[in-house]
Amino acid sequence: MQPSSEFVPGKKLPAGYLESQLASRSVRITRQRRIVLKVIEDAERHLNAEAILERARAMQDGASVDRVTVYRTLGLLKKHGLVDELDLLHLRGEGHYYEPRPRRQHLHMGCLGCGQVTEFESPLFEKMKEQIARECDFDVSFARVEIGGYCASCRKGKA
Amino acid sequence: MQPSSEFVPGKKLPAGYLESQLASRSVRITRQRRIVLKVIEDAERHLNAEAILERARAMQDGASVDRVTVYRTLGLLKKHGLVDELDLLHLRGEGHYYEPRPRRQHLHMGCLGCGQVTEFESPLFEKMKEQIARECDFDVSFARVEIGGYCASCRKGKA
DNA sequence: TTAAGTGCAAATATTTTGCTGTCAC
DNA sequence: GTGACAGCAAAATATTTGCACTTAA
Repeated sequence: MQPSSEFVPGKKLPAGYLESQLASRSVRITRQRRIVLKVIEDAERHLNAEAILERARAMQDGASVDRVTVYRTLGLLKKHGLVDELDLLHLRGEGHYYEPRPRRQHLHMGCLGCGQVTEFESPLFEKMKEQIARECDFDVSFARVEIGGYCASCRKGKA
Repeated sequence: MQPSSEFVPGKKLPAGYLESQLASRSVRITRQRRIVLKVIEDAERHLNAEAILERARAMQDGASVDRVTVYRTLGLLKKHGLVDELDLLHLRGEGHYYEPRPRRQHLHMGCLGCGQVTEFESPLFEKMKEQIARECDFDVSFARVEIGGYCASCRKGKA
């Protein structure tokens, strides 16, 4: 069984989710932030700051968006625990990639051959977190799993 | 049960392990590389490039070590799969932290309160990797787990 | 001997900060 | 109206590259 093709970060999010989350925390919603939030929610793959900036500028609801504003908005979302910052095994460079947090936790598999990142949800992952909480007396807020290896097509290509 | 205090990256490595691994792959061993490898093996906690450089220079077996040489040696080790590059949830900055790879795989827990990083080994983690290999037809080379949350002392401090 | 490695300087990539003018509420 | 925000420029941080000299095998 193949994993579910390419990751679709925002597919289960209600429209305007991030914006309403921020608004409910009395965070001011500016035109620029609205654009950046929408870009992150609508992303069909993990985006880094550069990609978010490009898409925000392409969107152009009338407002321009500066690179610094992207970083500051990402910082805001991180502070409120609304996005996860991922490294995806540095398969695509040294920067960070972002995805909205409130989804069910999942792990990322990065193929060292083709660079494709796919996702997987596992009940064992949940159990593992419970075990850690219990045995280590550690209050788990979030968990990231990044797995490196080779996908089926790359293995076949090599053989 | 508390986790095993601070992580001790090199404690189970035979002395000169990295050097012999590289030598067996016909990689040239220079004075500088020997120093850097020893620093990584002997580390009692995760080190970043800066910390490796400092320790290498403090060691001073007669040879000086340049920052660039540290990065190039780390690149070499990564290429040969002999170290893992970690981000430790960016709890201590944007850079990377390194640990020798050949040890049993484990996960990292970072406390969002005090920043301490501890380790944990879990059979569930091994099972999870097996499940992924089976269900996703993915050949797992390595896996990283980073968990954020609050350790017991920080929770008590807050209460 | 000589291909590979080192150090220095400079470049690149990514992210943060200071400051001034602007806008959401 | 005002405190928070945006944009620009510059700084800070982390890492890589070009090139002449040095060294391990």
